[in-house]
Amino acid sequence: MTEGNIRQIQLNEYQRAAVLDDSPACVVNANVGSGKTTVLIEKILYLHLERHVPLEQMIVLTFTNKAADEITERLLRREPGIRPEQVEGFGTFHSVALRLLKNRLPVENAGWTKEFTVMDPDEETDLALDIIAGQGLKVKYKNRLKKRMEQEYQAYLSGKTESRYKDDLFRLYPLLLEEKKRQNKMSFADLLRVASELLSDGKTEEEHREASPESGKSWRPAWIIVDEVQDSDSLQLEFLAALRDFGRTETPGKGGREKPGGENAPENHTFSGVKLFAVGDPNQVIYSWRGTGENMFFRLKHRFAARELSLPVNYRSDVSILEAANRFMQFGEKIRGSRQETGRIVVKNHYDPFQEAEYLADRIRSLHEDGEAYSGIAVFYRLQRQAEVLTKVFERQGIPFELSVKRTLKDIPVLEWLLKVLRFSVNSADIQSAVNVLTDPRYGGKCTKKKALEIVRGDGRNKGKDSRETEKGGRKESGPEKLFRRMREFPEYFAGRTESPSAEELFAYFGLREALHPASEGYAGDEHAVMDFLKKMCGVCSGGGAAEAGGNEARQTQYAEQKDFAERIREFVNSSALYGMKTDAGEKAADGEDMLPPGRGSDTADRVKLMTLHASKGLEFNVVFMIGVNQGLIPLRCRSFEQEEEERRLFFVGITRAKRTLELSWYTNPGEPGAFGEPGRYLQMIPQHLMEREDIRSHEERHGNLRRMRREVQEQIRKKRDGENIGDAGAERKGTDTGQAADERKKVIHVRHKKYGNGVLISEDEMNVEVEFPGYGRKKFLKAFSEVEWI
DNA sequence: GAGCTGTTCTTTTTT
DNA sequence: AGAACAGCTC
Repeated sequence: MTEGNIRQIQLNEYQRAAVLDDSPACVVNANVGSGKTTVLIEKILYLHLERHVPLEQMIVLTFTNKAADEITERLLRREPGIRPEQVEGFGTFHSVALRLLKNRLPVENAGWTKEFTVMDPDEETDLALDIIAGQGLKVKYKNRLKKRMEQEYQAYLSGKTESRYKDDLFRLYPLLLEEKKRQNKMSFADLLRVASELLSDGKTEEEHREASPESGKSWRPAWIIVDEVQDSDSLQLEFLAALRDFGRTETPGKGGREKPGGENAPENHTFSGVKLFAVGDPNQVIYSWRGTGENMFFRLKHRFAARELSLPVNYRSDVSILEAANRFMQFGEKIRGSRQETGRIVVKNHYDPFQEAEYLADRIRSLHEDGEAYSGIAVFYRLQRQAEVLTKVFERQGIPFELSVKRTLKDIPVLEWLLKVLRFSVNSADIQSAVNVLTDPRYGGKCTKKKALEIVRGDGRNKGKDSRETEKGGRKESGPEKLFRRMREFPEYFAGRTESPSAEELFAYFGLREALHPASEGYAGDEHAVMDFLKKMCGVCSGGGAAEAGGNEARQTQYAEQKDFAERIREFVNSSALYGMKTDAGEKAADGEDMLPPGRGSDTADRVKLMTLHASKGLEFNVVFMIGVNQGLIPLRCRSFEQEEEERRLFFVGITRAKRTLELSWYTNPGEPGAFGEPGRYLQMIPQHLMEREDIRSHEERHGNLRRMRREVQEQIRKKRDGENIGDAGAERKGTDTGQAADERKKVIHVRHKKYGNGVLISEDEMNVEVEFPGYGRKKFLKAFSEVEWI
């Protein structure tokens, strides 16, 4: 039976070993394209169907929402009968931690109440700035505070006493924490940290249940399953450890807990602990600059004394691509291929990004004419800004493309403001949001900070009583005061209502017409965006049949329980902080039409994908163009050995996205600061026999139009430059030229610079070039940055 | 707070 | 290299 099931889905021997493994802890070192997610899904199904481990007793953790969605989707495809409440333990680290804190853990013991909300990182940064100002702390690089707070948090937690900049940052952390407790909200990091702390506070599950009676039935996991472990950080590792060890303080001889589900009791009762199964690829660590220290894959293996298995067989790419990729592997066995086809690896040299974009447009068009779908083609680059030339040229040439940049609620100011209105409405301790709502320069009361604080504090003094009286007689209530009162009374006003009010009712309740300033220029658009948002929100938060609003049914049905409206809004606000409300609608969507979780359709559109190398992780394409493989760009100029290693893994990730065709290119004239006009070192690391090299000369001879194009571009540049320095150039150039020729009669090297025009090379070493320009004199350039071009 | 000198970073991005 | 900031002086 077991064998039969496994064969049915055609696992190879390695995959099967991973699925069947029953060690207390196991890490699977999964090569690129080796069916990592398939193994994960089959493992879950195997445990569920064959070993009778209830899904409710599995915690399945991913790093991103995208991965979480993929797992639930694939699981549902295999087993359509699975109900959302069975997969409550499935999700990102943060969303699972949030669920535990809300439903299972005595969060009161840590200083919050069950009604806490989740902060987004910008909100936390703003709060930190308030505290710095209020307490007179000395903190450096305030404009980079968000980055600093995240990067140095690990160091702070690990007990270091002072920040690397020797400022008050480490004094800020505890003050910030106190303020967050006061305002009853948690940052992303808090979710993991507090959950871990509460899980390992030495109390048993029963004691937790007593402290928090609503926690309901037993939820202690039998299995913890983790995807992409290599991407996790120290906090996540601690969370895993805390989850696994939770409740271990129970006396072993106690005869075990009652097993929910009687005959469905797991077979593994001989082993008292929780089992851990994690998959990942140490060769694909590309986010360590975010503060992940050592390679987490091995740290996890060591920490849990895990058995290591591997998945060496790649099912994605043709042999030549894999042979090249093997040169960039840093850990583990070589990738083994599964196909016979020899794909193409082409290396091209282009004059500059513009010329290349023109070439790519032509090339992509002809690929499409030969039957390749646009969606099977991708262009990868190192820096976001490199996409600009591509989008311009592709637009003009009519190549359908999709730029992978995520839009969030924050891109629409009125919705960002509205979310703060909701935040305070469902969490009356959240003073920060209330003040922000009242002081926004565009919406609401447009109060000064002082005035806003008065309103917010004033309310605290005369709780309830006063405000209601003002409504009837006495002093007339001001706009901001009314808005504030409406927010504060929100939970009370909607108390006991389980059905969602209509968007119109909410709009009227908050007095949004007035708050959005109907006389303002953008009012119509703002109102539209707000109504659209409220409609979608009410749809998600309504009592029954919640799953309409598109995307993420499993996530949304959690609102279907009997909870009152305010509580559902709180959940909505929290999940929007964690899950984001991205639109993946690329170019347009300014009208808010595409707000809220991705609708179907845009994924399936036949368009070429343009993205950074980082964004390409986890994806695959028939044809991959990796552009700008220049020294100093790919790899990017590195300061440390670790950084260099990571650039190499990034290149590895990029080339292994290609199934059949991989084309790498470098520019003679990269036009990016820091990039040299020479091929990136990685091109030399690929075995020569795998590559078809085409340099610019042979290429241009075959395509006269590109040659013409290039000449046109150069012409444009020259004209522009000549227009800038009329007069002096001509007369002086001659004199300097002859003088120079006398000094170095053997060879005069002419160069050209964007700003200074033509000049003569004086000297050159590894790092610098010195050039004499007529009319400007001698200039020195660092090779890494100069835009000097040899002519 | 203008003006100086010295220092640090420049990129990638998820929750 | 050049931007952006920190910290100093007057």
